[in-house]
Amino acid sequence: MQDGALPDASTQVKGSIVDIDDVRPRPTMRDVAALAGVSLKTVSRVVNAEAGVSVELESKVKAAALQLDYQPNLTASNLRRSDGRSRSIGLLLENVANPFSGALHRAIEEVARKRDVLVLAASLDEDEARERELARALVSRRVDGLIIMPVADDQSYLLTERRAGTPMVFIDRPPSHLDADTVLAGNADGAQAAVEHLIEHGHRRIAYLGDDSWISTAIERHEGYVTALRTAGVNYDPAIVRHGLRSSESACAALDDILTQPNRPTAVFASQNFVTIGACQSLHKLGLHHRVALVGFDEIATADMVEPALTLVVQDIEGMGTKAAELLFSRIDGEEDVSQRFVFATRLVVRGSGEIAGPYQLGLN
Amino acid sequence: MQDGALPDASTQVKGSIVDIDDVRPRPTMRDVAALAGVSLKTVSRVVNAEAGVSVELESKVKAAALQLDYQPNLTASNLRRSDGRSRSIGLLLENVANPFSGALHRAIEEVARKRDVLVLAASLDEDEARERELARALVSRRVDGLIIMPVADDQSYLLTERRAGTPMVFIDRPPSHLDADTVLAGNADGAQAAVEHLIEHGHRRIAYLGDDSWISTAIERHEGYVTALRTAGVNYDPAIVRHGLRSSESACAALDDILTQPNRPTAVFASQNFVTIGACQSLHKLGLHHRVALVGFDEIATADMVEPALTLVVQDIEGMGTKAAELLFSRIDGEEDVSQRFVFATRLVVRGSGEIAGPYQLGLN
DNA sequence: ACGATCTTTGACAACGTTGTCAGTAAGTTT
DNA sequence: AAACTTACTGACAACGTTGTCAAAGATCGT
Repeated sequence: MQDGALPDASTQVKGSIVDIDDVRPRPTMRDVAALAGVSLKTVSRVVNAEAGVSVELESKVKAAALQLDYQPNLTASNLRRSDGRSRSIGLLLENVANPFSGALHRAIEEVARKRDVLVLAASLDEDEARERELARALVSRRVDGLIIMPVADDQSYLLTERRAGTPMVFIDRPPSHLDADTVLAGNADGAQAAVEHLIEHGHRRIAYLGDDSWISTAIERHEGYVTALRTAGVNYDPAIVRHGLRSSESACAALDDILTQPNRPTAVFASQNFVTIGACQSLHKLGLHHRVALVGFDEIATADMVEPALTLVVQDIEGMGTKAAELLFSRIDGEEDVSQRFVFATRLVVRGSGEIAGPYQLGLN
Repeated sequence: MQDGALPDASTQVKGSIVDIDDVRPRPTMRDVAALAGVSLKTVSRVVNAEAGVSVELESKVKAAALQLDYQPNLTASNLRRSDGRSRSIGLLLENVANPFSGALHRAIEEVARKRDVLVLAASLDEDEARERELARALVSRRVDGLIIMPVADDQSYLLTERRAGTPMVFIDRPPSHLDADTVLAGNADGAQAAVEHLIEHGHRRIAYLGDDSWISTAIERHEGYVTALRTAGVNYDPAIVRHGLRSSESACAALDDILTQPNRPTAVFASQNFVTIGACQSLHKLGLHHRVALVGFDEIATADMVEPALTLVVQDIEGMGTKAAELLFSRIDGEEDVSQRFVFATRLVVRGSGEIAGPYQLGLN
């Protein structure tokens, strides 16, 4: 919603006056040392809980730090420390507002939290230039590692960084021209299972609604669709295959178009959550939601409440995020084994929309 | 989903060997200066696009930087610079995986992006201790500002930081014992409008399903509910009011309970997205989704596809996030006006579930 | 041709912290 | 009692960068 779309939607209220006059610079270790009457180094030792400080001085320093509300400057610490750890990692996602990205983010945050590491997250919006810019911005901030859901078809721009020893893990999509740990979902298998499920329920004319055709996950899911059709001896008809659907609106329009043509499909496979939503809207609009079967890829929070409830291929997002973070931290801890690739199996969750019978019923279901 | 829940769900594949032997430390300005045959300061000037460098030296430096793939160390820069800007801000949300938080995050990122500022986001999970820990962690990293969706009932722990000049903006919920810019939604008004809408459609026995009763937004929404009832002269019956619902499961169970009691309500107001989902599930389960009206607070992506489509009170999340970020950056830019409070109006989106007629039909609708 | 001004350049200190190392005081061994 | 160890403490340099300032060279006006 645009700011202008809701004129006067926000009411402004002035608050009380800020006491700017009392502005006081942040205390440093030097201030704490002076107040406690000890050296800088002793404060450093206490702050970092190093051994070899008498209880007497330790309590003096702690009292001084408390009195000044001293907060160590991790920026300076990071600069000086030999390990050079910033205790933050970078996370490049498709879009932090997307439920898939959000769930990944959360799983990664959970692992990072246990190690007092913060997460710098940013959205790439399928923009290659943005991927490079943001990777650079993160590297400039000397993050301890990167987890990237890549967009570009070439990650060689990270080579210098890789050589400098920055750990990096790729998630959801593999890197190109760069060797690094990778965590993926079994996209082809999941899509194949979905389409086979539809075929088992008597469908042979199954539409495919897909994301941009250059995205690796979209390619794999399309491959799964093709494999399932071929295995069942079903013809591939480009007339009921659409790529490049990036929003529920475009997916809805695409399916509207497909369903209003002659020889319409009896089932639909939607390769991504927004696309599934759009497809579902189209079916509802055309009143076909109880006649045309639908299986989608990616979980949807309200799948149960839709009429009919949505049969979906779900990914183990939490597992993937957790694994990616664990891989990253093991690298940060110095693990130097060859790079690894993990493929997480998907799961078909049967809820109704995918079990609408098609015209080619087999003996049993 | 737990890792253990899907045994053998991930397939591991070993990748090619990493060329660890070629590990090369990151080049510094010193390296660039040496290669270009100029002083450190000249490189600094070129990197920061400062005036007063001859084109000749400038191109030499640029060539050297390119050759080494030099990336400036923003950590060191930040430490030395007089303005002390880290070009990153901290964002404390309820849960980055929550759609509301995700949308806020995205709106804030969008504003930050234009200024080359990155966002450190973290989840509080309604945990007060976590709010303090994370605020401290962000402050330690010297973020340029904080945007906080607070949990604790006392933000005075930020007072020192506030005095040190760190800009901070509170969002969704106001701060306590601390004066700062705040961006809120009109929770009471929105809830009141929702309940009035139900009353207009002939309902007088309206259940309330709410979040934890100490959360300010939950309090305000409950107030709106109470106000609407009182204005219409309807009795408040604690038997059909539930607080502390934090998941769709608990909301579903709560409504199950309410609906299976004698004298059941003819309409339901759900104060939050998860609660709405749970309420909807309950209605579906009991087969009452066409008999009992439902209005929820917060938008739900698939509201259209639910049977019946969900009538919801929606917030201008993008507007709120954008405003919060703009406020923060104006403070970062030095704006020292008194602190401000913005209240964003909500909007009732009518889709069906809230228009199921109740027994007390008025003359017209 | 002279000083005055401007432009370009770099030496040096500093940001807030930690690593290194030397120094002191006390206790322990021979 | 001398030599040795141990425990504690702090002076100093360093991390990679930028702010300050002075020096050197070029340009200008008279």
